[in-house]
Amino acid sequence: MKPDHGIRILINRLARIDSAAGWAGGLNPTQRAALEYLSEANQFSRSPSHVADYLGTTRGTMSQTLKALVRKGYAAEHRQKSDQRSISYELTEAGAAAVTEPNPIADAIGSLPASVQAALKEGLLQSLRLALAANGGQSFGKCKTCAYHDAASESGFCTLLGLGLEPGESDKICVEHKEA
Amino acid sequence: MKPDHGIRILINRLARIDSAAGWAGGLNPTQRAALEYLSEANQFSRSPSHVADYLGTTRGTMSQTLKALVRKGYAAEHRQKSDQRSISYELTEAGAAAVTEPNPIADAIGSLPASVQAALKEGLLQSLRLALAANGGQSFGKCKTCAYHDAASESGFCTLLGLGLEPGESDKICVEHKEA
DNA sequence: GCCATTAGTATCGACTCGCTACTATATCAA
DNA sequence: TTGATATAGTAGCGAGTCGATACTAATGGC
Repeated sequence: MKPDHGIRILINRLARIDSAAGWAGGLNPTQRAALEYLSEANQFSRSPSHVADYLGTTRGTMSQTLKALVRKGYAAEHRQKSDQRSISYELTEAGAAAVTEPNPIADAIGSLPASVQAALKEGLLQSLRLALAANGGQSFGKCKTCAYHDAASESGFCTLLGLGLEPGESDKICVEHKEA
Repeated sequence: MKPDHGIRILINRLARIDSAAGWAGGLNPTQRAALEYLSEANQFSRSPSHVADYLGTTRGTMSQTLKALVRKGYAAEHRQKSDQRSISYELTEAGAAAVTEPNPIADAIGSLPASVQAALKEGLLQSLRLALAANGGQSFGKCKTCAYHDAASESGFCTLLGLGLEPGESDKICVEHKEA
């Protein structure tokens, strides 16, 4: 039987229309998506490999994209002490400002009834979970919903890495995330 | 206030993951999206301009993309008699086959409960309508839901163009569509 | 017949994309 | 300790999208 591509095509079309609006500030849509991920990810999850996994592209492409962001002043490289091979990118002030800019698609969605928004988000999340499971991908959830998260200490503690979290970091995305 | 980009980012991420799977058969994701549109649009709606409007890109880019599809044997050009400037593209057999191929994201969505799928589709459609209205874009609906559609005759009649429709065409997308 | 409009295209520079090949660091085992 | 192997990041290739601009050709109004 012919598969029903209807919803998939709707998602792609919305993303495409959003892309057309994503060229603001000298950025292109991919660079903007990477920037948005960096703003949501914790310090252990901001390497080229991680961003590539999250966005479904390759290390090579993402390496170039991140270097472009640095060149444009939206991000900065930061070599890790623990593993000299890996690099953690972080947003500059300009980068942090760019991700909060208004956006027509976000506005359109925001003006929908709350119940419709909730149903939409739930449907998208379930689709994403299934798609990632089929791909063998990671969940990329937030620390506070993670099985390794210990909320007892001051600003949270990661029992997997044996490290304390920075303030506010329990609300960030982590590559090691495992649903509690 | 900082806008909530959550749902927008989910949509983009799903589209991005889908894109990675969209390289099958020597096509790239954009070429596939154009092919999918051509398979759903009626004979008056398959020009470079129309596909560009539908997918939110420019005539120049879409012109190149459609020529690539012809070069690869998935589509064919067809000059209109009425207006010698415009071109209508149509799918070849290979093109028609390519749009029915299975797809991991479509499968994931298809395996969700019917109620979740319905809510998802409804939320996406409402978002799309608002986004298009904000952009001044067309609705691109199907003939059978159009104010100009007269279902009395054999296979439908377009009262705007004053033309009879081909069999099955009332289920196709039209640029001139106006919600009844 | 003139002129503004429209449809399609060619070309430019920047960039993504998958891919392959390479370097440097890290890890593990004999 | 010394390989052997895996991992992180990158450079470079060819194809092609993308916005932008500048063109040609056909159309339609006046």
